[in-house]
Amino acid sequence: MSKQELPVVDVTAGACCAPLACEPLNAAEADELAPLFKAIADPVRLRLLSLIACHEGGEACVCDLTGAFELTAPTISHHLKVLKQAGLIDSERRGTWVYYWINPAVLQRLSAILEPQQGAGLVPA
Amino acid sequence: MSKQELPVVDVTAGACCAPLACEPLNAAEADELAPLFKAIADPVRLRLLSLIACHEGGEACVCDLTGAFELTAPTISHHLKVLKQAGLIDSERRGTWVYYWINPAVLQRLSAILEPQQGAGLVPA
DNA sequence: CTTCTGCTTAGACGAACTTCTAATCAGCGG
DNA sequence: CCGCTGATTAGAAGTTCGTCTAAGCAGAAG
Repeated sequence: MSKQELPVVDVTAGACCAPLACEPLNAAEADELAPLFKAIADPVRLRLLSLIACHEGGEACVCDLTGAFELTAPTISHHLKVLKQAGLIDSERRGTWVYYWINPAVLQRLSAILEPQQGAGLVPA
Repeated sequence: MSKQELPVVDVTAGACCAPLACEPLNAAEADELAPLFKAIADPVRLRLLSLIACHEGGEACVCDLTGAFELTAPTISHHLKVLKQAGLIDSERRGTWVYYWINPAVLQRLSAILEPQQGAGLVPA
């Protein structure tokens, strides 16, 4: 990836602390979180995420994924790029094939934000 | 709301069961879930959700919300409509003002889907 | 080196989204 | 009834998004 055009999201930023006990989200936090949710807010990307997560070994080759959709390879590649730039997945080339795997920490963070549980999420309790 | 134009999401559908132990999401499930995530995948709507959830009494008047943004009232109204049609919030008019409150069940469902925990989410464990 | 396969990048196009202004509806008070 | 305030609807403008085709890069094999 020689040319970096899409914004790079710092996945680790703010990932440590349980977000917003119940001070409402400020604009900066919302601006940081929204792109993460946007990345999973697509049927194809949701399924890709699921396919990768559920694949044996916890990782999947692109060739394992394209067959599940009636979409062209470039389109799948595009969606994988979106997920990767959001920090939700990571990838590595091994010889001929490129493998993708989930970054559970980011998913966990998003999950915790939506959890209606004391001190841990968007909703009081 | 005399004219119903935007699609109505059946919030209760599939809300009972822990989603997809680890059979990957099928297309129909993904098509149903993606609009919910899309509804929260916006900085303004994330903050609206948070503001409503954290407001005393668990509900907020529109007039409590508009002040937090540098956006016009119709824009806020639009975002509230999106959240409402996704089933994330509900509302009621009481005299002059309209009050909004969170539907925690839907948020909980989304949270559970992202949870990397056995048998409950997108990610194995 | 050449060719083949796997995957990504580049660019284009139509659909969807966010925001605005202007207009409308709903309730309250003179 | 009339005007005022709170909130929504309608329609338009600009931007972003999802998908495609065509082209390019990376590794393996002849």
